[in-house]
Amino acid sequence: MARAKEFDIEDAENKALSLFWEKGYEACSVNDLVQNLGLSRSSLYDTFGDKRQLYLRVLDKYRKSRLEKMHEALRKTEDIYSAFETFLSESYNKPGNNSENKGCFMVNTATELGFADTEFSEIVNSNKTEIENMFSHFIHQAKQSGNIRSELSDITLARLLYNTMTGLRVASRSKADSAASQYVVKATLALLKK
Amino acid sequence: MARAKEFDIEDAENKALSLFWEKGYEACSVNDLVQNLGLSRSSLYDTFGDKRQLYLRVLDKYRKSRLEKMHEALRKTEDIYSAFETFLSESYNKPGNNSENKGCFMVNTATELGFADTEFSEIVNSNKTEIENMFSHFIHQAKQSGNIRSELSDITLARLLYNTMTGLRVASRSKADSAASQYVVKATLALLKK
DNA sequence: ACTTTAGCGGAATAAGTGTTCCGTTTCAAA
DNA sequence: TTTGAAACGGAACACTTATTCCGCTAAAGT
Repeated sequence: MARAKEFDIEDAENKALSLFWEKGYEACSVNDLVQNLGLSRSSLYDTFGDKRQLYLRVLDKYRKSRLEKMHEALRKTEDIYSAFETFLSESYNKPGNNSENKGCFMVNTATELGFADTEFSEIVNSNKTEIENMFSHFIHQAKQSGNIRSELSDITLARLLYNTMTGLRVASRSKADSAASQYVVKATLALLKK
Repeated sequence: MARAKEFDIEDAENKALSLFWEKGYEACSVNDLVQNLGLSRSSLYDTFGDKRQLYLRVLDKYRKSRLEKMHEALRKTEDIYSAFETFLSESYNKPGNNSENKGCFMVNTATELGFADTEFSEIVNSNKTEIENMFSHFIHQAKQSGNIRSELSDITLARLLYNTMTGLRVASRSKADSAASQYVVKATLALLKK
């Protein structure tokens, strides 16, 4: 039919995600994108529509990837306690890991765009309930096999965990002391364990 | 000496705070400010320096006001349990309260500006430790008078509460279901109580 | 080989950005 | 009443913004 693209779409998406994640929506200009994705301005608009559509696209990609990873981890492990330990620990800067922690792209989207733009708030909220329900499901299973405290309902524990993760991700975005976050993780896990 | 200002500085600051809070730093233009603060462009620059300085100024105002309110509430009340109940409840959209909840200006600042700009990350983090230490102090007192659980250290409980509040404030920013947040608050308070 | 389709490079556009500058106006001190 | 200092209104500035458009190029189907 026609000429082949000179760039790899998925590669460009990943670079766009990385850039939006670092800078946020408003602070990331189309120029920034063009210079970093390895494609021309016209190709960007031809392929992705406009800046907003590109953002929505990579946000969805991020959402799916995150969700799938967590689901897999929960499905694979025998005790979900250790899976939650991983999730919580990944939510903040690890001590030895001096690399920049960009926080959570979904949290950043929630605070920047979730207030004025209902399309974004709907994405953020449906993601929230989806993850909470997933957590709840696995907590329910784990309660029966025995090592999860059962005074609190499945969904309440799930929401508690999700909310704790959100808090940690805000902290990591602004380079908070990771030792403090570590204590929060420890205490939250203690709360979870029977 | 000279001509008197035709606008009230504090009034202008409050309006600027409100605007930055709603829109964020990047999405709030100087035009937006001029049109809403009730002063001319030149007066804005004469009085506040530039956009960034104005933002820093109202952020500091917000910080101080928040801190003082919480400190006063903790000082006044006999059982700090109810004070924390108030703090947590104020962190999310109340069911009957259909007004727009703008979230937390400090949280929004953390996620938008705390990653790329160290001046902002320092403000956010010093605010964090200041509040955590304040919480810790009053938790220590309350433990002795008796109605706070004491397996977890003062500072850990303080950090847990702060982190929970942060999570709730992200959720409220994007209009999350307030019922879900309510359960998080209940569970957190139950954790706190002896 | 020619036509068709789509990708590309880059100029062009039109509006918006933060900031400065200047002439005028107000008002208190001299 | 004159002088000096600051506030104001609004034009001006230099630059960036997101988006569009067009002429050229590459490659597959006829």
